[in-house]
Amino acid sequence: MATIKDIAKEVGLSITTVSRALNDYYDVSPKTKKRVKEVAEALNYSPNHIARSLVMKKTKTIGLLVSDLMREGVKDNFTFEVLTGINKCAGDLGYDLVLFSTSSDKQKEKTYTQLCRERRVDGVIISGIKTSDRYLTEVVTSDIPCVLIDIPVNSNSVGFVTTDNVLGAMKAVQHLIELGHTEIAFMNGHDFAYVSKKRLEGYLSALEKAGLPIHNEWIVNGSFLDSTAEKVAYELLQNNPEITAIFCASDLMALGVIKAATKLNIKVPEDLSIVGYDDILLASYVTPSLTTISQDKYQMGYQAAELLISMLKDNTTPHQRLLNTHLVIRESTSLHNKQ
Amino acid sequence: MATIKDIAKEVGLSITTVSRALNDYYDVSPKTKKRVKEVAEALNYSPNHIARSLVMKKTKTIGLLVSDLMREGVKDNFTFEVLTGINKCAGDLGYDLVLFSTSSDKQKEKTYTQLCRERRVDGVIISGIKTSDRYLTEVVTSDIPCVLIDIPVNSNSVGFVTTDNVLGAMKAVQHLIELGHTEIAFMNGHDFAYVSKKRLEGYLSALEKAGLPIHNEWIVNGSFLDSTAEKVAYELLQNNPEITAIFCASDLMALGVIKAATKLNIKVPEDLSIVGYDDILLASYVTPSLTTISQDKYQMGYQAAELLISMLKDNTTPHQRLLNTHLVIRESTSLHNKQ
DNA sequence: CTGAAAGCGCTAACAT
DNA sequence: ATGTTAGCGCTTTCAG
Repeated sequence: MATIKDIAKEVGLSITTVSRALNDYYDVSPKTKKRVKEVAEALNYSPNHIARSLVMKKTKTIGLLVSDLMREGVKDNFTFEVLTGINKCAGDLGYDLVLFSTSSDKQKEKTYTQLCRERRVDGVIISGIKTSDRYLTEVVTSDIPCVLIDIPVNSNSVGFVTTDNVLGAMKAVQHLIELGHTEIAFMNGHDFAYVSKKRLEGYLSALEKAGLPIHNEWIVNGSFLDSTAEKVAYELLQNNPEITAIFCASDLMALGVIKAATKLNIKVPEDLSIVGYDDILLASYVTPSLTTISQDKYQMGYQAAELLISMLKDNTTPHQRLLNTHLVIRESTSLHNKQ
Repeated sequence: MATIKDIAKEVGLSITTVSRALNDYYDVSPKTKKRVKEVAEALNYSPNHIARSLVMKKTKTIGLLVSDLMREGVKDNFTFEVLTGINKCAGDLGYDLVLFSTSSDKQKEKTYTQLCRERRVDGVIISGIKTSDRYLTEVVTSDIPCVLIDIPVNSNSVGFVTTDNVLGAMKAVQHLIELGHTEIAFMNGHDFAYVSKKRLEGYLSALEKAGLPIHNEWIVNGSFLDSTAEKVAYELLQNNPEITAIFCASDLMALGVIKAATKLNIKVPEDLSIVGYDDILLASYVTPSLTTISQDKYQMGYQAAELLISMLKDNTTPHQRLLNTHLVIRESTSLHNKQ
């Protein structure tokens, strides 16, 4: 494998000059540049990123830390779409993306900081961790540049991108209210998710604005899982037949709720309207297709990468980005059936 | 950031000894090892992978080259599941995974080989490229260790993992035949896919075995896209009402075929049985749910990584792995309705 | 068991 | 415009 040394020998110049020629420095004569580049080509030279990184102390690499790239994440390919966006932006801006797999067993032996420092990534993007995760506290205390997805931490070295979850939830509930629903339950995720808090806020605020009473028993947690949501919804619907609509904090849970409804012989949307959240791929394919709050996951990833890289270059810009959501009306909601 | 030099100074030993202590060499006294490790810990030392890679000429990193991690791939999260498997195995075996985004524009300026050599990956896994892709020829001629997903190239430096596509297709068609179908069409992918060739082989062979005639007009290409498949199927079904079953080379296309059938007022599975291929997430969620040939995508990724890493260590093992598929019977197939 | 010295491929002062 | 020198942090002969 040819190195700049080989090129230097070939053209009869010092390696310094070769290095500078290759990197288009201003103080190298065009002639030399041309010769050097020709020889480089002829020798089939590829620069050694490793060597460069070592001396420059920059790897042009960002890490992606996902709590569960593994199995479960496959269902809602939320993570995947985010990853796709990150990857694109990183590529556009000349950065490499390396995946950190945090298998739970490894999590114990290696700290977040160690992980990042060993691999010498310039910065990290973290997605899909709970607010209770031990990594989170580490992030804030470490000084590794970092962007979080959907967790609002803002310090000198860490920023975040998220969507307006309060507004998103409000849109969902308001849609139901406009359809004439007044008995609206809420299937939330879990207490360790920032988005859950915000979506609850939106749910409550929408009801309040409409002058609707709040039933605390109608606010339940489905852990963001379809199976859990199904179980919880089954109970909820069985005990509270007056409910005519449910807003779910994720599409996956909405799917679970539909299953529960089906089992109870409750028709969606005739007897029960359901709004999901996320607009995952499944949402448009299932029957009935899901009315939902759509977030642009690809864009979240793209923005996260862009934010991180901008932080790497110049740490003065604001460290947060807020994305919009929009309501997508499909088949799982309909006008309230006054009997 | 502490280096072994700092440790050396602290413990009053040479950096050589420190390096060997840290790496558990046999010729360092247990006492020294202990002291060194303690100091390392105290100094919050993290080894510099970059520096190590430079001298060892091994990065312990594998690259993943996907033709389209981008947008389209989101629908069938085939790639994602493969990625998940690769990531897990790489993690298990102490390798990092870096993503190569081959945006089509970049594809022109950088060759496959350059890409790999610059980043100094030890090996590469390539997924989702067509047999016509220019990368493919490069792979074979380059000597970079490489494992292909679903493309059978076998040389000293390249291997592959795939499933038994002939057998898979046969299982699908035989299932239809057992249900009493005799007029069975085939929606294939495109001519540049290895799997398409194999699945066609299986389709033909199953018909032949059953003594069923082959209609060449009933073998069509849907480009692995639901939209294309829908269009093509619409024509096919309209012009050949005698068809009672269609085997599709991918679930996504099966979805398209169902749409076409619905538009033509053909009921699935009552009037038309459909078998897909892949068993993507959607398959079990759509209505009617898809009977399909399931391949373990996670496992394909895992095996690919394992194969690659084994090739890196010891190039004597066979360079290919064949995985099984199995038939999953759901709602899109039923007994042929003899009228 | 430990250390001195060389070097991986590259960049960056600081000359010239 | 080009060359000299030093060094990034680590491993690895080769000598004690």
